[in-house]
Amino acid sequence: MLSKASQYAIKSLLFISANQQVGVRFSVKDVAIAIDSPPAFTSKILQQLVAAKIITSVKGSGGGFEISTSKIVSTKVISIIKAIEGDHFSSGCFLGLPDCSEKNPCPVHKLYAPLREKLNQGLYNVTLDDLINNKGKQPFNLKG
Amino acid sequence: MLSKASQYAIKSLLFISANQQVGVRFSVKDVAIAIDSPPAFTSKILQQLVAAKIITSVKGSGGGFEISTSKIVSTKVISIIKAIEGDHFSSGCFLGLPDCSEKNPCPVHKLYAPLREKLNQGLYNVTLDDLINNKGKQPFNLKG
DNA sequence: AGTTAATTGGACAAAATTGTCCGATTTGAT
DNA sequence: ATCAAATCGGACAATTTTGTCCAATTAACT
Ligand code: FES
Ligand code: FES
Repeated sequence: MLSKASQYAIKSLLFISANQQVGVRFSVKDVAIAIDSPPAFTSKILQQLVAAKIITSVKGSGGGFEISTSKIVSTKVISIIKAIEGDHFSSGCFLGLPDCSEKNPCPVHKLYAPLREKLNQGLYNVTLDDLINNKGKQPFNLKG
Repeated sequence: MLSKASQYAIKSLLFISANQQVGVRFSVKDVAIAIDSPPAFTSKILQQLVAAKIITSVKGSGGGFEISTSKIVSTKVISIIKAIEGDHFSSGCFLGLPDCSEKNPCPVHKLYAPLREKLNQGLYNVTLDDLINNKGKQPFNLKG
Protein backbone atom coordinates (compact mmCIF):
# COMPACT_ATOMS: atom_id res chain seq x y z
CA MET A 1 0.00 0.00 0.00
CA LEU A 2 0.86 3.63 -0.16
CA SER A 3 2.90 5.08 2.69
CA LYS A 4 1.17 7.31 5.21
CA ALA A 5 3.37 10.14 4.03
CA SER A 6 2.07 9.85 0.48
CA GLN A 7 -1.48 9.50 1.70
CA TYR A 8 -1.19 12.69 3.72
CA ALA A 9 0.39 14.44 0.76
CA ILE A 10 -2.45 13.56 -1.57
CA LYS A 11 -5.09 14.43 0.98
CA SER A 12 -3.43 17.74 1.80
CA LEU A 13 -3.29 18.72 -1.84
CA LEU A 14 -6.88 17.72 -2.42
CA PHE A 15 -8.01 19.84 0.49
CA ILE A 16 -5.95 22.85 -0.49
CA SER A 17 -6.92 22.57 -4.15
CA ALA A 18 -10.60 22.07 -3.50
CA ASN A 19 -10.75 25.17 -1.30
CA GLN A 20 -8.30 27.43 -3.02
CA GLN A 21 -9.38 31.00 -3.75
CA VAL A 22 -7.33 34.04 -4.60
CA GLY A 23 -5.71 35.46 -1.50
CA VAL A 24 -6.56 32.48 0.66
CA ARG A 25 -3.83 30.52 2.43
CA PHE A 26 -3.98 27.46 4.59
CA SER A 27 -1.88 26.92 7.67
CA VAL A 28 -0.53 23.56 8.74
CA LYS A 29 -3.23 23.47 11.36
CA ASP A 30 -5.98 24.09 8.81
CA VAL A 31 -4.76 21.22 6.70
CA ALA A 32 -4.18 18.83 9.58
CA ILE A 33 -7.68 19.37 10.90
CA ALA A 34 -9.22 19.01 7.46
CA ILE A 35 -7.56 15.72 6.69
CA ASP A 36 -7.34 14.42 10.24
CA SER A 37 -3.57 14.03 10.37
CA PRO A 38 -0.83 14.71 12.94
CA PRO A 39 0.07 18.41 12.54
CA ALA A 40 3.82 18.22 12.99
CA PHE A 41 4.14 15.34 10.57
CA THR A 42 1.86 17.06 8.09
CA SER A 43 4.13 20.09 8.31
CA LYS A 44 7.09 18.03 7.11
CA ILE A 45 5.09 16.72 4.21
CA LEU A 46 3.92 20.17 3.16
CA GLN A 47 7.56 21.23 3.22
CA GLN A 48 8.35 18.40 0.81
CA LEU A 49 5.56 19.50 -1.48
CA VAL A 50 6.97 23.02 -1.46
CA ALA A 51 10.42 21.64 -2.29
CA ALA A 52 8.81 19.72 -5.16
CA LYS A 53 7.26 23.02 -6.33
CA ILE A 54 3.72 21.70 -6.24
CA ILE A 55 2.62 24.27 -3.68
CA THR A 56 4.08 27.54 -2.48
CA SER A 57 4.44 28.80 1.05
CA VAL A 58 4.53 32.20 2.68
CA LYS A 59 6.12 32.61 6.06
CA GLY A 60 5.04 34.92 8.81
CA SER A 61 1.74 36.19 10.04
CA GLY A 62 -1.00 35.67 7.50
CA GLY A 63 1.19 33.17 5.73
CA GLY A 64 0.46 29.58 4.83
CA PHE A 65 0.27 27.34 1.82
CA GLU A 66 -1.32 27.92 -1.56
CA ILE A 67 -1.56 26.18 -4.90
CA SER A 68 -1.91 27.85 -8.23
CA THR A 69 -4.73 27.04 -10.61
CA SER A 70 -2.23 25.86 -13.15
CA LYS A 71 -0.76 23.40 -10.68
CA ILE A 72 -4.19 22.11 -9.82
CA VAL A 73 -4.72 21.36 -13.47
CA SER A 74 -1.27 20.00 -14.22
CA THR A 75 -0.33 18.01 -11.12
CA LYS A 76 -0.77 14.31 -11.65
CA VAL A 77 -1.34 12.01 -8.71
CA ILE A 78 1.68 9.94 -9.68
CA SER A 79 3.85 13.05 -9.39
CA ILE A 80 2.71 13.59 -5.83
CA ILE A 81 3.62 10.06 -4.86
CA LYS A 82 7.00 10.30 -6.55
CA ALA A 83 7.68 13.64 -4.89
CA ILE A 84 7.29 11.94 -1.52
CA GLU A 85 8.74 8.49 -1.97
CA GLY A 86 10.92 8.65 -5.01
CA ASP A 87 10.78 6.77 -8.28
CA HIS A 88 10.68 3.22 -7.03
CA PHE A 89 6.89 3.27 -6.81
CA SER A 90 5.92 2.55 -10.39
CA SER A 91 8.25 -0.28 -11.22
CA GLY A 92 8.85 -2.50 -8.19
CA CYS A 93 8.53 -6.28 -8.40
CA PHE A 94 5.68 -7.77 -6.38
CA LEU A 95 8.15 -10.12 -4.74
CA GLY A 96 10.78 -7.43 -4.23
CA LEU A 97 13.26 -8.67 -6.79
CA PRO A 98 15.75 -6.00 -7.84
CA ASP A 99 14.84 -5.67 -11.48
CA CYS A 100 11.41 -6.40 -12.76
CA SER A 101 11.27 -7.03 -16.46
CA GLU A 102 9.83 -9.33 -19.08
CA LYS A 103 13.29 -10.75 -19.60
CA ASN A 104 13.80 -11.92 -16.04
CA PRO A 105 10.31 -12.25 -14.61
CA CYS A 106 9.40 -13.58 -11.21
CA PRO A 107 6.58 -16.10 -11.00
CA VAL A 108 3.89 -13.50 -10.40
CA HIS A 109 5.12 -10.98 -12.95
CA LYS A 110 2.66 -12.03 -15.61
CA LEU A 111 -0.21 -11.47 -13.23
CA TYR A 112 1.07 -8.39 -11.46
CA ALA A 113 2.87 -6.29 -14.04
CA PRO A 114 -0.17 -5.50 -16.22
CA LEU A 115 -2.22 -4.41 -13.22
CA ARG A 116 0.59 -2.28 -11.85
CA GLU A 117 0.86 -0.75 -15.29
CA LYS A 118 -2.83 0.09 -15.34
CA LEU A 119 -2.60 1.69 -11.92
CA ASN A 120 0.37 3.73 -13.05
CA GLN A 121 -1.47 4.90 -16.13
CA GLY A 122 -4.46 5.77 -14.02
CA LEU A 123 -2.38 7.77 -11.56
CA TYR A 124 -0.58 9.41 -14.45
CA ASN A 125 -3.76 10.39 -16.20
CA VAL A 126 -5.53 11.79 -13.17
CA THR A 127 -4.83 15.28 -11.91
CA LEU A 128 -5.88 17.11 -8.77
CA ASP A 129 -8.39 18.96 -10.89
CA ASP A 130 -9.90 15.70 -12.10
CA LEU A 131 -10.29 14.46 -8.56
CA ILE A 132 -11.83 17.54 -7.03
CA ASN A 133 -14.29 17.88 -9.91
CA ASN A 134 -15.24 14.24 -9.88
CA LYS A 135 -18.31 14.55 -12.08
CA GLY A 136 -19.83 16.34 -9.15
CA LYS A 137 -21.93 13.44 -7.99
CA GLN A 138 -20.70 12.35 -4.59
CA PRO A 139 -18.97 14.77 -2.24
CA PHE A 140 -15.73 13.03 -1.39
CA ASN A 141 -14.27 12.11 1.89
CA LEU A 142 -10.85 13.02 3.29
CA LYS A 143 -11.25 12.17 6.93
CA GLY A 144 -12.94 8.80 7.37
CA MET B 1 3.65 -2.98 -1.88
CA LEU B 2 3.73 -6.35 -0.25
CA SER B 3 5.58 -6.68 3.05
CA LYS B 4 8.93 -8.43 3.06
CA ALA B 5 7.40 -11.09 5.26
CA SER B 6 4.78 -11.92 2.63
CA GLN B 7 7.37 -11.83 -0.11
CA TYR B 8 9.55 -14.32 1.73
CA ALA B 9 6.52 -16.48 2.42
CA ILE B 10 5.56 -16.70 -1.24
CA LYS B 11 9.12 -17.28 -2.36
CA SER B 12 9.65 -19.96 0.27
CA LEU B 13 6.55 -21.80 -0.79
CA LEU B 14 7.44 -21.55 -4.45
CA PHE B 15 10.85 -23.01 -3.78
CA ILE B 16 9.58 -25.82 -1.59
CA SER B 17 6.73 -26.63 -3.96
CA ALA B 18 8.83 -26.56 -7.08
CA ASN B 19 11.35 -28.97 -5.59
CA GLN B 20 9.14 -31.20 -3.53
CA GLN B 21 9.56 -34.97 -3.89
CA VAL B 22 8.43 -37.77 -1.63
CA GLY B 23 10.71 -38.10 1.36
CA VAL B 24 12.49 -34.80 0.70
CA ARG B 25 12.53 -32.08 3.33
CA PHE B 26 13.99 -28.62 3.29
CA SER B 27 15.71 -26.98 6.21
CA VAL B 28 15.49 -23.30 6.99
CA LYS B 29 18.99 -22.94 5.61
CA ASP B 30 18.03 -24.61 2.33
CA VAL B 31 15.15 -22.23 1.87
CA ALA B 32 17.04 -19.13 2.92
CA ILE B 33 19.84 -19.86 0.48
CA ALA B 34 17.42 -20.63 -2.33
CA ILE B 35 15.46 -17.43 -1.99
CA ASP B 36 18.28 -15.23 -0.72
CA SER B 37 16.69 -14.26 2.57
CA PRO B 38 17.86 -13.82 6.18
CA PRO B 39 17.73 -17.31 7.73
CA ALA B 40 16.46 -16.42 11.19
CA PHE B 41 13.71 -14.25 9.80
CA THR B 42 12.79 -16.89 7.25
CA SER B 43 12.50 -19.36 10.09
CA LYS B 44 9.81 -17.24 11.72
CA ILE B 45 7.89 -17.06 8.50
CA LEU B 46 8.05 -20.79 7.90
CA GLN B 47 6.68 -21.24 11.40
CA GLN B 48 3.74 -19.01 10.48
CA LEU B 49 3.11 -21.09 7.37
CA VAL B 50 3.11 -24.23 9.50
CA ALA B 51 0.64 -22.58 11.89
CA ALA B 52 -1.51 -21.74 8.87
CA LYS B 53 -1.31 -25.42 7.87
CA ILE B 54 0.07 -24.70 4.44
CA ILE B 55 3.25 -26.67 5.09
CA THR B 56 4.23 -29.27 7.68
CA SER B 57 7.41 -29.50 9.69
CA VAL B 58 9.39 -32.30 11.25
CA LYS B 59 11.78 -31.59 14.07
CA GLY B 60 15.05 -33.27 14.76
CA SER B 61 17.80 -34.67 12.61
CA GLY B 62 16.65 -35.23 9.07
CA GLY B 63 13.70 -32.97 9.70
CA GLY B 64 12.63 -29.90 7.83
CA PHE B 65 9.67 -28.54 5.93
CA GLU B 66 7.47 -30.21 3.34
CA ILE B 67 4.34 -29.43 1.41
CA SER B 68 1.80 -31.95 0.19
CA THR B 69 0.80 -32.22 -3.43
CA SER B 70 -2.75 -31.35 -2.52
CA LYS B 71 -1.61 -28.12 -0.84
CA ILE B 72 0.45 -27.21 -3.88
CA VAL B 73 -2.68 -27.52 -5.96
CA SER B 74 -5.08 -25.88 -3.55
CA THR B 75 -3.08 -23.04 -1.99
CA LYS B 76 -3.98 -19.70 -3.51
CA VAL B 77 -1.50 -16.84 -3.43
CA ILE B 78 -4.02 -14.65 -1.66
CA SER B 79 -4.21 -17.22 1.15
CA ILE B 80 -0.47 -17.00 1.68
CA ILE B 81 -0.59 -13.24 1.99
CA LYS B 82 -3.52 -13.36 4.37
CA ALA B 83 -1.81 -16.03 6.46
CA ILE B 84 1.07 -13.62 7.01
CA GLU B 85 -0.51 -10.20 7.25
CA GLY B 86 -4.15 -10.81 8.03
CA ASP B 87 -7.27 -9.83 6.18
CA HIS B 88 -6.69 -6.15 5.68
CA PHE B 89 -4.82 -6.73 2.43
CA SER B 90 -7.69 -7.05 -0.01
CA SER B 91 -9.87 -4.19 1.04
CA GLY B 92 -7.83 -1.21 2.20
CA CYS B 93 -8.46 2.30 0.89
CA PHE B 94 -5.66 3.76 -1.20
CA LEU B 95 -5.65 6.83 1.02
CA GLY B 96 -5.92 4.82 4.23
CA LEU B 97 -9.48 5.77 5.11
CA PRO B 98 -11.05 3.35 7.57
CA ASP B 99 -13.84 1.98 5.42
CA CYS B 100 -13.59 1.80 1.69
CA SER B 101 -16.92 1.47 -0.03
CA GLU B 102 -18.97 2.75 -2.92
CA LYS B 103 -21.15 4.54 -0.44
CA ASN B 104 -18.42 6.64 1.10
CA PRO B 105 -15.67 6.74 -1.49
CA CYS B 106 -12.46 8.71 -1.29
CA PRO B 107 -11.44 10.71 -4.36
CA VAL B 108 -9.33 7.93 -5.83
CA HIS B 109 -11.73 5.10 -5.10
CA LYS B 110 -13.18 5.02 -8.59
CA LEU B 111 -9.73 4.62 -10.05
CA TYR B 112 -8.24 2.34 -7.43
CA ALA B 113 -10.99 -0.02 -6.32
CA PRO B 114 -11.47 -1.80 -9.66
CA LEU B 115 -7.74 -2.42 -10.04
CA ARG B 116 -7.43 -3.66 -6.48
CA GLU B 117 -10.34 -5.95 -7.21
CA LYS B 118 -8.66 -7.34 -10.29
CA LEU B 119 -5.47 -7.98 -8.36
CA ASN B 120 -7.42 -9.75 -5.65
CA GLN B 121 -9.16 -11.91 -8.21
CA GLY B 122 -5.85 -12.70 -9.82
CA LEU B 123 -4.26 -13.67 -6.52
CA TYR B 124 -7.33 -15.70 -5.64
CA ASN B 125 -7.34 -17.57 -8.91
CA VAL B 126 -3.65 -18.42 -8.95
CA THR B 127 -2.26 -21.33 -6.95
CA LEU B 128 1.27 -22.44 -6.20
CA ASP B 129 0.80 -25.13 -8.80
CA ASP B 130 -0.13 -22.56 -11.42
CA LEU B 131 2.96 -20.54 -10.67
CA ILE B 132 5.50 -23.33 -10.69
CA ASN B 133 4.08 -24.78 -13.92
CA ASN B 134 3.94 -21.44 -15.64
CA LYS B 135 3.37 -22.80 -19.10
CA GLY B 136 6.93 -24.03 -18.88
CA LYS B 137 8.40 -21.26 -21.00
CA GLN B 138 10.74 -19.21 -18.88
CA PRO B 139 12.42 -20.64 -15.80
CA PHE B 140 11.47 -18.25 -13.08
CA ASN B 141 13.57 -16.30 -10.69
CA LEU B 142 13.45 -16.25 -6.89
CA LYS B 143 16.71 -14.57 -6.04
CA GLY B 144 17.30 -11.54 -8.25
C1' DA C 1 23.28 -43.25 26.19
C1' DG C 2 25.32 -39.68 23.59
C1' DT C 3 25.85 -36.79 19.63
C1' DT C 4 24.18 -34.34 15.95
C1' DA C 5 20.77 -31.96 13.19
C1' DA C 6 16.83 -29.88 13.08
C1' DT C 7 12.35 -26.93 14.48
C1' DT C 8 10.23 -23.98 18.17
C1' DG C 9 9.59 -20.11 21.07
C1' DG C 10 11.06 -16.19 23.48
C1' DA C 11 13.66 -12.28 24.16
C1' DC C 12 16.27 -9.10 22.08
C1' DA C 13 18.43 -5.64 18.36
C1' DA C 14 18.48 -2.84 14.18
C1' DA C 15 16.32 -0.23 10.76
C1' DA C 16 12.64 2.23 8.73
C1' DT C 17 8.64 4.84 9.20
C1' DT C 18 5.86 7.77 11.65
C1' DG C 19 5.43 11.35 14.71
C1' DT C 20 6.93 15.33 18.21
C1' DC C 21 9.27 19.42 19.95
C1' DC C 22 11.55 23.59 19.82
C1' DG C 23 14.40 27.36 18.36
C1' DA C 24 15.25 30.37 14.33
C1' DT C 25 13.37 33.12 10.89
C1' DT C 26 10.10 35.75 8.38
C1' DT C 27 6.08 38.66 7.79
C1' DG C 28 2.07 41.55 9.02
C1' DA C 29 -0.22 44.36 12.32
C1' DT C 30 -0.31 47.38 16.32
C1' DA D 1 9.90 48.72 17.90
C1' DT D 2 7.32 45.17 19.53
C1' DC D 3 4.38 41.36 19.22
C1' DA D 4 1.91 37.66 17.18
C1' DA D 5 1.47 34.23 13.60
C1' DA D 6 3.31 31.48 10.61
C1' DT D 7 6.95 28.37 7.96
C1' DC D 8 11.58 26.08 8.30
C1' DG D 9 15.09 23.10 9.96
C1' DG D 10 17.12 20.11 13.05
C1' DA D 11 17.17 17.01 16.67
C1' DC D 12 14.69 13.82 18.97
C1' DA D 13 11.03 10.01 20.31
C1' DA D 14 7.68 6.26 19.40
C1' DT D 15 6.13 2.66 16.70
C1' DT D 16 6.31 -0.88 13.36
C1' DT D 17 8.79 -3.89 10.60
C1' DT D 18 12.65 -6.48 9.90
C1' DG D 19 16.10 -9.19 11.59
C1' DT D 20 19.23 -11.83 15.25
C1' DC D 21 20.42 -14.91 19.03
C1' DC D 22 19.95 -18.55 22.08
C1' DA D 23 18.03 -22.06 25.03
C1' DA D 24 14.65 -25.88 24.82
C1' DT D 25 12.89 -29.67 22.45
C1' DT D 26 12.65 -33.41 19.19
C1' DA D 27 14.24 -37.09 16.29
C1' DA D 28 17.68 -40.04 13.88
C1' DC D 29 21.89 -42.35 13.99
C1' DT D 30 25.79 -44.68 16.06
S1 FES E 1 9.69 -9.49 -11.77
FE1 FES E 1 8.29 -9.68 -10.12
S2 FES E 1 6.63 -8.43 -10.76
FE2 FES E 1 8.03 -8.23 -12.40
S1 FES F 1 -12.45 4.70 -0.22
FE1 FES F 1 -10.41 5.07 -0.85
S2 FES F 1 -10.04 3.46 -2.24
FE2 FES F 1 -12.10 3.09 -1.62
